Parts: sequence; C-alpha cells; structure tokens
Amino acid sequence: MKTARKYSRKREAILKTLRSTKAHPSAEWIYARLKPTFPDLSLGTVYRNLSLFRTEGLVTSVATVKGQERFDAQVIPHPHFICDSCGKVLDMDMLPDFGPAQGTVGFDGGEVEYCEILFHGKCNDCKQ
Amino acid sequence: MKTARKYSRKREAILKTLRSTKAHPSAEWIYARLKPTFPDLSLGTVYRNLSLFRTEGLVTSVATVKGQERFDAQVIPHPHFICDSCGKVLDMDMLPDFGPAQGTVGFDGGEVEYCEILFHGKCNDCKQ
DNA sequence: TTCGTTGCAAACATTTTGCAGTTTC
DNA sequence: GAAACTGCAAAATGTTTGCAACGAA
Repeated sequence: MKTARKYSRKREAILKTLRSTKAHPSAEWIYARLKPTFPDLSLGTVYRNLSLFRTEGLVTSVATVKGQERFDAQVIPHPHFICDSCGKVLDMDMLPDFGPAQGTVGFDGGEVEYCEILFHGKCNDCKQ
Repeated sequence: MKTARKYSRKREAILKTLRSTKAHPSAEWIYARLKPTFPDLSLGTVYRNLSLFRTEGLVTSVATVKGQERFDAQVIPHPHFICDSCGKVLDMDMLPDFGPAQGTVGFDGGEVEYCEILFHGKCNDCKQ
C-alpha cells in the first residue's frame, strides 16, 4: 500500500535546490539556502522530503561528513572526493575498469547491490 | 607539544576488544562488551579512547552505519561490505588493480591520501 | 605529588516524530 | 471533505565535554 502523493511547492524547491548544486549538501545547507525564499520553512520538512526522495530513488546519500549526512541528486554511482579538512565533497570522474560499481556482483558474504568509492584527502583550498 | 601517556587498564581492554573482533564495532558495542568485566566503565571513556586511537593511527573509521560510527583496528586499507538491512560490516579481500587505494594520487581538486571502498547490499542472513 | 585518566551527568548536534493547523486534490 | 503536507517544539540518538575523584609514575 503506497501513499498517494500531493504537490508541494516546498518539496519541489528542495529537490530543485539539490539538483542545481554540486555541493553535495546537508539538510541544514538546503534549509539555509531556501529559508530566505520560504521564511516559514522548517528544518523538519527538509528532512522529511529528503528521506522521501531517498526511498523514491531520486536522491542518494553520498557520505556522512563531520556528523552530517550529505546528499546528491546525481544518483548514477560515481566516486567522490572528500576533503577531510573542510568537509567539501567533489565529484570525481568514473575511473576505468570499476566494473563492480555497476550491476550486481556476488561474494560469499552477501549480494552486492552497488559500490561506493570515496577518496579522502585535502582539497586545493585547504592545502593553501 | 605532545601529551605524555599513562597506562590504563581500560584503554588496553578497549583496544584489545577492537583488535579481537571482525565486527567493525561501534563505540556502544565495545562498551556493552566490556561492561560486564568493568562494571564502572563509562561510555565517555570508550569514546575518548577511540578518538585517541584514531589520532594515533591505531584505529580507523570504516563508515557511519545507521548513524553510528564503526571502527576497525585493521588500519591497512581494504574494502568493506555493508549490509544495508542489518548494518553488518564485513571485510572484503582487496580487489586486484586498485592502485589508487594505496599511496598518493593527484587530481585537479585536491590531493588524495587514501581511498575508501564500500560495497553495499544485503548479507546472506538478511536474504534469509 | 603531579598530571593523565575516568565516571558521571550535563551539554551538544543531528535527525526524527507527534500533533494541530494548512494545503492540495 | 479527505488525506497529504507543514511548522513547531519536544523527543530521540549519538557524541562530546566539564569537573571532581582516582590512579599511574
């Protein structure tokens, strides 16, 4: 039994915001970004809609950086670079020969559905 | 200026516990495991020592699963399998040809220090 | 005796949730 | 009008921290 869906201006704005940035933002970031346009926006609404998008497959969780979950509207799997210093998350091009990243692969402990590749280091800004 | 270090029975036990399991446990898990032996153990102590181990490089953080940080005393980088259903974390053998996983690689957004490879899926127990 | 370590509880930060009012259909 | 959506604030979680007591050197 699925719940019906109704249009919501705020939900649309949340998804649009996430789709128009490469920042791989946190819920808070999206909230801060939309608050000027929707002064009555609540953080709970951002969380609720993000969680809804995730179950619908419109959004994925890239990683938890400094305690905050970071989201991406680009759901096609691709590697990310995380700056452990400032928390910035950057897209990286798909590396050649990463077969396991797409499709389903078996190993003896379970069934792999997808593969997450996270490069860690210091971004150029933080290397000063 | 580094701080001197003093011996602590509890610290030793925390590290030993982490080293003797393949569970990639959370702080809470270690706490629960040691509580019977150290009835006066405090969760804060577990967190403090884990954080200390991490700065010393004795321990790494594997991932944040269901909101909880998971640790590993095996600090040599290797891929993990995460069961998104029950949260179990399993070791995977190093795949061939994962050069970027060790050493330092450059890309135009920053400097890569290491690479984290996480396979997601359902473990055998959860596939029932 | 000195100073690192710990228990305890309070403080924090992020995320979730209950409820009553609002909006969409 | 029914059901989804939202603001608000409280609650639930996971983690950190201040402080006085404790333990190792």
